Amino acid sequence: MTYPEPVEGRSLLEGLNPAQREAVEHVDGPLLIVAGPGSGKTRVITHRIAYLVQEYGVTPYSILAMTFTNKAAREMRDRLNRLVGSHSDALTVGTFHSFCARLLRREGERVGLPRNYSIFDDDDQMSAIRHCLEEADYDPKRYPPRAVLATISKAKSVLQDSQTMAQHAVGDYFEEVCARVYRHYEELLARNGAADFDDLLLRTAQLFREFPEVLQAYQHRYNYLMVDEFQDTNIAQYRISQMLARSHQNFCVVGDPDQSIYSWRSADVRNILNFKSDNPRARVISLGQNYRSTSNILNAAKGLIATNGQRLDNDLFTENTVGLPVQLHEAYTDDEEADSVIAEIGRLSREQGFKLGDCAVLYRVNAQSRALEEACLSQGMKYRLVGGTRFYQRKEIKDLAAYLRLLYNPQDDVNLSRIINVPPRGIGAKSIQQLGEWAAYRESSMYEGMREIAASHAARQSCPAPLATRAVSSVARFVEAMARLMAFSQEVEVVKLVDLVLEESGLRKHIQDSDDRPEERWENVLAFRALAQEFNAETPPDGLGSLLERTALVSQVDEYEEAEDSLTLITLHQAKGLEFPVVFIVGLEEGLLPHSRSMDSEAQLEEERRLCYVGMTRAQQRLYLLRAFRRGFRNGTGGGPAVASRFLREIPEDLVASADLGPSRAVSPPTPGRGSSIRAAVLANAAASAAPPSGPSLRVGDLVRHRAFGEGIVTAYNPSASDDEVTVEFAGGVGVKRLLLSFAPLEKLDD
DNA sequence: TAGCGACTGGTTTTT
DNA sequence: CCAGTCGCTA
Repeated sequence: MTYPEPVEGRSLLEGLNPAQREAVEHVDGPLLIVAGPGSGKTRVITHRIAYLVQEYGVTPYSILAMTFTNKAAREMRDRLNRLVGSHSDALTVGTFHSFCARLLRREGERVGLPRNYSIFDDDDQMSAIRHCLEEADYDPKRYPPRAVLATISKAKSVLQDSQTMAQHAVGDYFEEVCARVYRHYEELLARNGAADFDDLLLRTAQLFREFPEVLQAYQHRYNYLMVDEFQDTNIAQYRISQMLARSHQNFCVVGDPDQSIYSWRSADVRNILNFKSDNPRARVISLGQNYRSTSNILNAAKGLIATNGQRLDNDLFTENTVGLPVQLHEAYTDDEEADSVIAEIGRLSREQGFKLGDCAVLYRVNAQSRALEEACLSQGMKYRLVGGTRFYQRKEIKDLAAYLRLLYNPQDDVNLSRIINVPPRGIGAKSIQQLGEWAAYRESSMYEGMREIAASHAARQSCPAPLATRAVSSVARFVEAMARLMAFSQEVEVVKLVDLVLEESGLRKHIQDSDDRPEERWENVLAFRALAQEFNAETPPDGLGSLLERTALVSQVDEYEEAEDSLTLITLHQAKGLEFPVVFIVGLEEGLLPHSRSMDSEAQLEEERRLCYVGMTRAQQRLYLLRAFRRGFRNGTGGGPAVASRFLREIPEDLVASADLGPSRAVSPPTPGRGSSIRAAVLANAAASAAPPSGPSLRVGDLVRHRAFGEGIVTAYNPSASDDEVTVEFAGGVGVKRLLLSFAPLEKLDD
């Protein structure tokens, strides 16, 4: 086999700094790349892969690259397409979950997973857990399904099965209960021929452990292994990658402990911290130069993260311009905070040449998006909300998908239960319960049981199951329709199947006749149908399988496309890996950032700090930090005065400037106590530490130019002990601003 | 069984 | 404030 002539590998090294180049040129043996924010990480990974292929003749077929999100995978593949050309098709690039899902599709039967296994998403897991709680006779009030599921999931992510979990749980009653529920859950998954998210990893690890020949085959195939965002891997992922790399040791991991923000999802930073000791031959390369942010922004972020105790020191630096100070705005309420942000973005786009697409507002919790959305609406600004209710989580989509999943895997009782009465066909909760119990008793799936009921109904025999006569004929009709569809699912292309399902199930009519925004929901269905189109080419049952895998493993950020020019609203977590010229972080208050649920341990607090750090380092040119004195929690109730986030105090003061963005500066703060003192402190310190400008002494009536606000006229001048304050009326709709003379980039104009 | 209204409880981040 | 659950009635 020959590979394209990259002609000169030089070009792949061109424009790289020494550390980047070293990483690209490292070929054999374990390698840890510690990549700070904006240090050209993706470039290094892609160039390294291209370098392997072009300089060392490594076949792309033997390279496996794992990423954290599908979006990252797609981006990597796009870049590789450009670097390596058409041969990049042979590369394996994907998330851990999708890699494992596909692997299990081929090999899973050895660990008891049928070829057509279902992937259970959150909803499925929750219903399954509820069912298991009932089976095990535990009160869901005492043992909230969410918490139970979370505990089980945690155990799974450290590769524990229910038995191991039970051993570890001794003495902790709640965990003991969870371990018992876990056992039921395992059985349920097996009965349903299903795997949940954690299983994709757990089962793959199990498969590798129990079937060395399978592991060997994959080791043999994948000679070069790369893992991105290594700080976010959990134990299962770590184990899988270590096993894969064991024979050849060509194991390159990339990450940054300071950006580890997923420990709540069982990510374990120790994976990256211990990489060196786990792989003694490992080379460690730090990418220290930041190409993204102004030095003010970078230094502010560095100052914040330096507060963390548990940390490898990294020497992040930049040669970029100094830029403006980080802008701090303190609003009175969350609504005003949102208004200020949106107004400022409008101003930036009108006067500073930024596009809306250059701007992003980052927040800790999704609930904060609401005020921002309202502000956008009232000020007529185009925005894009990342997250919220996911596309695949909408009822109409989930229902349609549930039908398809049942067709693909008739053993799947969970999805059967979901749609058996959607649209209503007279098989209510009671009947479902009875069917479930009867099926369990006969040790068959519900669908199998229903087929028998339908058969005896057709033969005019009495119903073998204890079921209301009224339900029996409904069941028969349902089975009849599903049987037809199942036959089709083996024959027709996916889109055709989707259409048939929509008709035969009555779902189309159900949605279109519904009185809850039928046209919008139908639009969603059509969008799903368009997605299905992508899998039309695959031979019948496979296309369906791929479509379902895609719907199960896709995330919200994946749907995010920088398409039309609009402002991005996004959570801090989701913003990881993105960058924007202008970034606003809102809600810098105790209890929100850091979040109240993460304040009882130092470790959690440090993670919150890293989260803030991640947010700040998304910014290229401008960074705004905002807080409100009062945040309405439940519109009226609660909403006491909010204390400024400790993180604000941890950012070096000389890098921060107070920005007066508010549309309403006439009002005085409702609670002058603690809140405003921080602001006063920031102002005072900023003034004290900034070198007093020899600059212009101004008088009322002088014309001035401000770097950001443009031209204006001085309308008031208040000398004071620490600093002089000027009031300037700016042109172009900017309005009146009060500025500190030592601080504001003001330039006096001669008339 | 379905559909409605009342009530409760609870809220981080997501592959 | 919301969703999701519960209990009642037709």
